[in-house]
Amino acid sequence: MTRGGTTGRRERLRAETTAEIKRVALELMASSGPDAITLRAIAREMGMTANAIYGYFATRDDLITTLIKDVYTALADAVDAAWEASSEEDPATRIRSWADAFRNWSLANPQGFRLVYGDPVPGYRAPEDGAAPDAARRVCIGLTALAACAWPQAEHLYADSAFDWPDFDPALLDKVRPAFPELPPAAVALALRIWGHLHGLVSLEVYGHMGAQTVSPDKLFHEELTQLVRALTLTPATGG
Amino acid sequence: MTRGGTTGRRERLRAETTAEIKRVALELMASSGPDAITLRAIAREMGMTANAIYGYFATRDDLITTLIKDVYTALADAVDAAWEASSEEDPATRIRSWADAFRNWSLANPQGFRLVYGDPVPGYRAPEDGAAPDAARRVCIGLTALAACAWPQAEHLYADSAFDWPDFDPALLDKVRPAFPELPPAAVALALRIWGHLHGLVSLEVYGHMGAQTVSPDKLFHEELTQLVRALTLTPATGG
DNA sequence: CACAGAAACTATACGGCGTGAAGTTTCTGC
DNA sequence: GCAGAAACTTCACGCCGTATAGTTTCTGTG
Repeated sequence: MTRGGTTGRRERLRAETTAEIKRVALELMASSGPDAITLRAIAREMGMTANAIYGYFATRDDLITTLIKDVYTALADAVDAAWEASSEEDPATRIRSWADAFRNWSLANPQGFRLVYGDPVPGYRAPEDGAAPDAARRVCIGLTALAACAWPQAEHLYADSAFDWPDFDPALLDKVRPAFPELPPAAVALALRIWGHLHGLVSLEVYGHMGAQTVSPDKLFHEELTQLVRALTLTPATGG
Repeated sequence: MTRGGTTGRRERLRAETTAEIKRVALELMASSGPDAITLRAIAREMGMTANAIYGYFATRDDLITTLIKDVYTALADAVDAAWEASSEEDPATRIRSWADAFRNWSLANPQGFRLVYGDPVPGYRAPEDGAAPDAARRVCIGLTALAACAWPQAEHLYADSAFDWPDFDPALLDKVRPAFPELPPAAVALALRIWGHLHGLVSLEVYGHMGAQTVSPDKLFHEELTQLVRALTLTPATGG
């Protein structure tokens, strides 16, 4: 008979080792950048041989994919939490919360941001459906929620929008439309544009293409959000 | 006596070899991605030994830096040309031209875009003052020119702007203020925000974080520009 | 012309990388 | 106690950047 306790021991050790590999990998990334994630370095840190890791991850890329999944999920948790915590009745503040959470997480985990959104590790190639489809979907839906909550007040700005459903990738719409059945194509376009703005500014900041340029990127991001809610004709949070 | 013709021969051969190294490197990048830029691969392609390249570039990173300089300069040429070719009297069209040139170049040279703005080659570390300070300066000034040409009409939108010169990196201001002495801090902030928008959207497109999401990124980018000139209260190009 | 010296290039080597194959130790369930 | 599985090590291969030393080829001068 296979007693649960006994079988569980191996499994527990295995889970612990798996967790340690990931932890050490993330530490290496945080301290020395994504380049430092090498099987040999991880093994060295753990007092093991590099090949031992193959018992836990089929290839190095599999390990990276798992890391991306973890990190991306943490990001999704952060923005989702900010969204949930904000008042449903104040779209402007809600958008600010989400965007601030996104930026704050990214600045707190710059290496994670690079891992998720950049070319992270030397020769890494993501799997066909993306490294972390679930987390990507969550962020995508969160983003659409921004557009959705602003839409009632902002719709009039896009009366002449020329977007139609065929303009978008069916895979994207499969994610978005079930969650927001009422939303028109123009709102999806708005969501993508907002995504471009936020990702763009944060990316410049994280990659230092701007960090070396602006002393107070905080102010700039805040200004961006102010202009965004103003452009969407939402009640500005500061205005009262 | 050192006759110019004879001395010139070696120099010419040297220049040709240098050019071939760069050409082969760019071909490798275009065909197999930035990862493929290795001294050994270049040498293989040229029927040489990898070490021979050290006669032309001190290190691999020096070669990469030179490539970035070349590619970045080509980008700067493209956007500058679009700017020069557009009418001085129509800010909206001018901004569109610049932005379109930026996007078109980036889509035509996605690997180049990654080389300039992403983590390009595995372990590459850019020199202290950036890989291509000259080209970066040109793009930066071109960008500020966008804000500058929109400023007369857009200034009223930023009357309550809280930006001041100390908010910006002195190095940035050294580039920008001599070229645009009249420009206030709020306009520089606007330029940086526009940069974030454009870079963000193009970056999402180039990296496929959106390529897999939008079937017609063209339309989306166009929409972005329309909203931008509208937000800046410039005469829309289509409106007449 | 010969010849010294510089320039261009090759050969060899080292350490690092991912990873495959084969061997060894340690644990587990009967 | 023992067969077998799981965990891990050893060795090997080919890739990488690059340092050192040696070899070839070109160049200007006598």
